Amino acid sequence: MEKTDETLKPLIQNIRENVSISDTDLFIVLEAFTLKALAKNEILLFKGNVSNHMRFVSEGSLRSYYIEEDGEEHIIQFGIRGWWINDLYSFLTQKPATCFVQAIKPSKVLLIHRDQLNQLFDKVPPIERFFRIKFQNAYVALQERTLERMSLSAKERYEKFRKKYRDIEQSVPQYMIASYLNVTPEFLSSVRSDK
Amino acid sequence: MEKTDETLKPLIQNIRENVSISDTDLFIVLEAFTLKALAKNEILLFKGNVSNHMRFVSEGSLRSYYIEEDGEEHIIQFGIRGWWINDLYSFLTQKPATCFVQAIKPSKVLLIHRDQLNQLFDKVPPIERFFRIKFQNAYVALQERTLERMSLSAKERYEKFRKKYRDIEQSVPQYMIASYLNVTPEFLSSVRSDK
DNA sequence: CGAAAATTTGACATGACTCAACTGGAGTGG
DNA sequence: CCACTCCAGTTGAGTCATGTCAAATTTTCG
Repeated sequence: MEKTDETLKPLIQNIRENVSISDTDLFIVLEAFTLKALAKNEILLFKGNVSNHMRFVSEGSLRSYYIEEDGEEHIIQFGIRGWWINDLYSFLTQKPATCFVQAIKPSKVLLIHRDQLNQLFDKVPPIERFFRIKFQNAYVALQERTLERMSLSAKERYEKFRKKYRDIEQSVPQYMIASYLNVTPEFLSSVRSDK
Repeated sequence: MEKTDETLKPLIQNIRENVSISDTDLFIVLEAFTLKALAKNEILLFKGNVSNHMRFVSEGSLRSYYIEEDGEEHIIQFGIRGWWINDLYSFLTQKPATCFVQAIKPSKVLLIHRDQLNQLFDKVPPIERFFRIKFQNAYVALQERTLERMSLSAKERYEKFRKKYRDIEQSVPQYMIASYLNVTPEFLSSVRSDK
């Protein structure tokens, strides 16, 4: 599928929010991305494969999740318009992914291959900076979530989630939010009812 | 306090385990570190201050911990001989630390300032590589811990901890392990007894 | 409209917490 | 070197948050 101004817009915004970059450099950057359309439930990265791309959600919604031996799924991260989603561990270390990345709805994703990205780092310095910031943010978000899980009750976690991710709440089914918050769908439901 | 061969040894080993580096380069690197001796309970980084150093434990044991509004402490990480310990978030972003770093016993720590480190990155390329690996490992360890907390019971977490960190288990009091595992000291005690 | 999936509801079970009392070592000072 | 204190660790009773399972209800969507 061909990239359009519409699909590139959220990425441009995402970059310009974080670093300043000339129009010519930006153009070079955008050229390196390819657009991929995903059907609902399509899997973009399988556990066991190496993640070779950075992935930006231009439209739709995705999730990354981990499956235990007993078959239970735990959602690690959601990605909606304007978010990056990946198994960052696998991308950074080039080791097999520990989790899946999957479309929850029909979606459009912009991809860039590791090799292309490394070339960009040389050609366009602001981009190296941009991704360094992104990796830092991923680390910080993970730490924040770990601390929240340690200190907050299910109800508090849910309320925090609602405030923080209003737009995600509207884009994914409730049982997935339960999985993200690490509670059962039944319990989340009861938490919601006795406000 | 002056650096000695003895105090530098664990650091040298830690570096050489991860990257190959010439003796001359290694010498330059070691020169950039300073040694600090810590009394029991001495605090190395306060919440609210920016973390300006990377810290390597050459001897003793330390912890980093987070304090909630209600005063409860949560241990984020232990550091014993051969480990790095920091509020990495603060070091990377140069924003105020969200947690404390404190000596649990009398300890010796090797420090390097961010500015020195940046200079090293230019002078000694393997060192840039070394720290990139360290940052990646920190991310991976954090993710692993997050997943464990999602999927394992207190008992399973404890047993995993024992296997993985035999040497830490011997260096820190049990109630701190409870805090790290996110259970009460009483509960950890009962978990231990009914093997 | 009808079937499948998502959500809600309720009864019951359990892992983990709280609080209070007790035990046992490791200093410390007389 | 004893007596005292203090802190870590243990034990037990009672409670609460959250899970499990099964059934009823609502929503989604072909």
